[in-house]
Amino acid sequence: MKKILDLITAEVTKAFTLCGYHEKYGKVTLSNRPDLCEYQCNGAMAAAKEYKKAPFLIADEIAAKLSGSRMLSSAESVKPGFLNLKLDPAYLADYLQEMKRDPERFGCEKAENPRLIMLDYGGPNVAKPLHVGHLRSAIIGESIKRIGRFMGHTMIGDVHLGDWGLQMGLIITELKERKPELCYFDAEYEGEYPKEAPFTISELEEIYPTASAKSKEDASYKEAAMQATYELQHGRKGYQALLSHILNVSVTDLKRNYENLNVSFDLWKGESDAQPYIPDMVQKMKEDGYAYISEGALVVDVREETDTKEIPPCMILKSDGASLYNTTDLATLVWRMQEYHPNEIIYIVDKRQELYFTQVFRCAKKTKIVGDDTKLKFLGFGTMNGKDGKPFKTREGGIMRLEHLLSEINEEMYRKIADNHTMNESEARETAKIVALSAVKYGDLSNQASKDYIFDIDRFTSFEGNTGPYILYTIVRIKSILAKYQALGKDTKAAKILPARAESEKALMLELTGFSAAMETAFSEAAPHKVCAYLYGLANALNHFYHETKILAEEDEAVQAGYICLLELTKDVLESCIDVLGFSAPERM
RNA sequence: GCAACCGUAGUCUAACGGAUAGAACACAGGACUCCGACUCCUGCAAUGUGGGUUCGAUUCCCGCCGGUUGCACCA
Repeated sequence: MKKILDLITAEVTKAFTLCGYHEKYGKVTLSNRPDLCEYQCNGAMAAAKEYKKAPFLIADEIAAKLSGSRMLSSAESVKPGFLNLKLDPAYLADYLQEMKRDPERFGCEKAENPRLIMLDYGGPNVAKPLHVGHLRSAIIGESIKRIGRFMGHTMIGDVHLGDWGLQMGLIITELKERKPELCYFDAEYEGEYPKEAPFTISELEEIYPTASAKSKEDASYKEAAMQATYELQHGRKGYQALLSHILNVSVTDLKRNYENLNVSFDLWKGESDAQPYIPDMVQKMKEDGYAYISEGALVVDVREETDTKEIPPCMILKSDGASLYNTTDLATLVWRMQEYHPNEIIYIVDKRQELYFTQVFRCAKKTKIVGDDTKLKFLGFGTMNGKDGKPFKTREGGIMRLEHLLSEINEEMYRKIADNHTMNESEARETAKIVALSAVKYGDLSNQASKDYIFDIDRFTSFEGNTGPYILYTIVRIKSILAKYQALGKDTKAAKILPARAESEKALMLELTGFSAAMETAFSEAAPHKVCAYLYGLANALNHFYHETKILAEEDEAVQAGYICLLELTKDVLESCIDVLGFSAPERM
């Protein structure tokens, strides 16, 4: 089903061509003066130049040509040359009825050319608890994944675990200090390794920071960790067995945490999965003449003539021959291309890594790891700051664990819900969890991803203003009315949406027509905040309408059924929007 | 030092080069015999600064001021 703006644009364009002007001037946009009109066309002003004619004369002609339109109830030419348009209420009602016939997509068409898009979440490290720094990539990535799927694309999310490098050596070293008798440390050991991991997740979470601290103070400890890392990476069996234990324990815990966020990944690949691809990749880079030795390290030049700053070469191997982050990311691209050959890969990572990814992308393109038909996109997000405007910390100044943050918000939400309503304990807990998630996610996603933002629990959990809970409240309120209507023994099977009589009703209807456009731009700009903006506008329009209209008390059955149809559509659209944002609404709250 | 990003009401945030810069919170008023008033309405209040391009600039270009971040063997 065509978007309303396209339909109106077609109508206005027709008028332009009939009057002898170029079709490019017929573009219609949403009005930025809602007090004057619903839609506007500024083409007459642009055309004035080409046709050497006063803009208002052109606008007058077009307005006259549009006067008989079934689609528009009014088209008037104003001052310098604006064309102000209003949609015909009957046409609008028909359009909405059409949307309602499609309760999954509301007429939003899927992409003509579906693409295969992979998402890289820049991965959490295994053996380290998730902290607030991981929140944004998870939330934003999940939403972009959902928006993409809604638009008909194939989206594959890869968590891209940090499971390689010195941190693993540190853990092994510390474990060896504590339990030297374990068979994993016996180089001569030939038997099977135990299936059960020799540690629990909470031990693991404690081991890493301990080891990390020790290595900073004790040079020989660090030496041992580096040695262990080297041996692990060069095939020492006992260490590899330990690695898989660490992975298992860690991933289980990570999955549980991500589930609480309603975030999931299709692939649980890690840096270690890329390692087998490194030797051939490096070999090929050398053979093809891209890689050379500079200051002892193997690098690939990635400068371009248009650069305004110095872009350092992309380092492939350190001077000691070891691989590093770049190597792993490039090798990851090798297997992604081999196995999936995606049209696009989007990296959802901290924006501070922009320069780094510029290097990697250029290197991947230059060395033909990634061909011209695959787009590499860097989607950098800003820092989540506390109320003081500085990076979010616990009250003690430490790094806030994600779990703690969530439970703090759950508590806050529970308090609010339990205060106001007579719900039993378990329902209140369950509801609090749902609403709390909306608070966190909406609070994050309503900002442009690339900007830093202030994480303010009080504001995000408020039921007033531009917040998740406000959106949910609106949905719950509609549900309540619909339930009451049904309880009266009525239904809307034979009913349809009627032309609006009141301003607030028409405003709501117009808002509803914007659904497809909102989804499309949110996808093309990878901007979930556009969905939030649409959602908030729609919720506001609904509340305004609701406030002025008595629905259950309406005596005219057909009119009442029409209202109910409109509410049903609004509720479905609202719920589709929060679904792509990655949260849901409770039955009551 | 070089470079990138950012700078919008007291706070937080939006705006393909278009009309009177749009919301939210806070603040000051107002609206419930009514479907959930956790709602709705009214008001106050902003583009860091100086130039340029344009019929028209928050938006594009240049200078300055302020903030954040990044500049090869960490990830």
